[in-house]
Amino acid sequence: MTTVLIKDIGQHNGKQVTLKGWLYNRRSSGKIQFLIIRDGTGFIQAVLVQSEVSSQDWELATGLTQESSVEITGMVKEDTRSPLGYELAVETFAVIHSAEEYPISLKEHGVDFLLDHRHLWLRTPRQAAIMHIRNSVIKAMRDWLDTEGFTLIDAPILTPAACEGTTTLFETEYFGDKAYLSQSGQLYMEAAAMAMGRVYCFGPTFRAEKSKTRRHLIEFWMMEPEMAFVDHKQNMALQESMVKYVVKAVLDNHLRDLELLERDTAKLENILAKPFAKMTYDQAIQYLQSQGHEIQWGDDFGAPDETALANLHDGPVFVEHFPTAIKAFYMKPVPERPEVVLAADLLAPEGYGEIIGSSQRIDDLDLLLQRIQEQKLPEEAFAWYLDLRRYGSVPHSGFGIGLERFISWICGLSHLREAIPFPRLINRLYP
RNA sequence: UCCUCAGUAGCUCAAUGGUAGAGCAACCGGCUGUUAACCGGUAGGUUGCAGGUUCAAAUCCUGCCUGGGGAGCCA
Repeated sequence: MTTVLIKDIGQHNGKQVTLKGWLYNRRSSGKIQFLIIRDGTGFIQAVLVQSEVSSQDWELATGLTQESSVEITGMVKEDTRSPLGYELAVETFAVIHSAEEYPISLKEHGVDFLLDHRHLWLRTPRQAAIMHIRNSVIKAMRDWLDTEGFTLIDAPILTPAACEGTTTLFETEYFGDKAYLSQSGQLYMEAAAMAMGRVYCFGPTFRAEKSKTRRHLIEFWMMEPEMAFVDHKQNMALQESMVKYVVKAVLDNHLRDLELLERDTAKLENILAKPFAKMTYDQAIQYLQSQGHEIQWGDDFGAPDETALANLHDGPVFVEHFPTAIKAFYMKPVPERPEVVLAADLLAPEGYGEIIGSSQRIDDLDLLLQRIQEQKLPEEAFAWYLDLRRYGSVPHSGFGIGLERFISWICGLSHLREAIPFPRLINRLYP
């Protein structure tokens, strides 16, 4: 007798196996009972026929509560009536723990209730599908980076000062000093790129903004590659390659999960076939003005602007050459046009917003110093960063990809909170 | 911080000034192929909180609290 996983059940057709899992649902029809069992790898229907099990087991099953943990032994049978293709004909079973009345029924629930019960919500098929895809997205990104010669360099989470001096940071006490939770590992990656050539970090980032939209989390995961001797154009090409690699990996391995999420996979297939669209900030402003948007050259895009630009295309679109004034201090100006920078945002289609922010970095010491002074950033805090321009400075570029926005787009989610196991939102630090 | 919508049974929702109800979950019973099974029954309420108007308030008014959606900011 072997304990097997539901995802591998097809390999055991016609054989006796043991499953360990939880009761997702129970239906009965007098002398036959159907137990839907989940084990974290899948869901299977176990069939109990009264005349074929002991009366003791039959009674146990009759009183089984939702989410009780069980160990079931039976015969694997192919069955076309099952969505999985297989069922388990139960022979014996044991209750490991009889669950108390379970709060999450199989009917609809509101967002507030589900978020309060996130620790239990994760057990549902939809959330399990998203978490499996999240795992594959991370794995695919790292696989791609490995084959492209990147080295993982972990950036610190406690930092002495603002990385970019823009967003609101979480402040904490650090042995009498102040420290801040990281909003980006980029500056550290620039140091690492000068050491290892191609590097990336992957970890949580924190923004204390009082954002209250479906596109924002207080704590989210960001992957930030940084490459020495790579310019703005090569940077964009690498981003496109990575995004396509990851989307293809999910399509190859998660069709059933995407189907469960009711994702239109044709829209994902479609982006693999052709190059991503590109437009300049100038063109974007011109287009938005022609559509009646209240926006001037020099303004940053609002959410409705981004959506309008994304809707111009059926795939992701790069918007490049943003005004220097609205972008971070370290971005390199376009040589013949210093009022714009060698930066690009990648906007996901279908209104999912910016999933990548990228730029070529300033490699000239004097210009970088000037920018730090212009933006009134604390020069001392950036002394080590300026050092990178003193000892063998080279052209270099990098990008940051927001994991949850990427996942939300791939899965077709309506809110980022479903893309992370335990979302931190404004007013929500539990569970 | 601003705009907007909402808060009624464990959950999802009805009840628009006149006796607080349904479905699901729970509990009891029925059914040998159910797919959020179905059928019958039982139990379950300080209508977010405080005040006001009224013969009468879940319902109208004021304030507060909590949450949803959006804006700004960003990935």
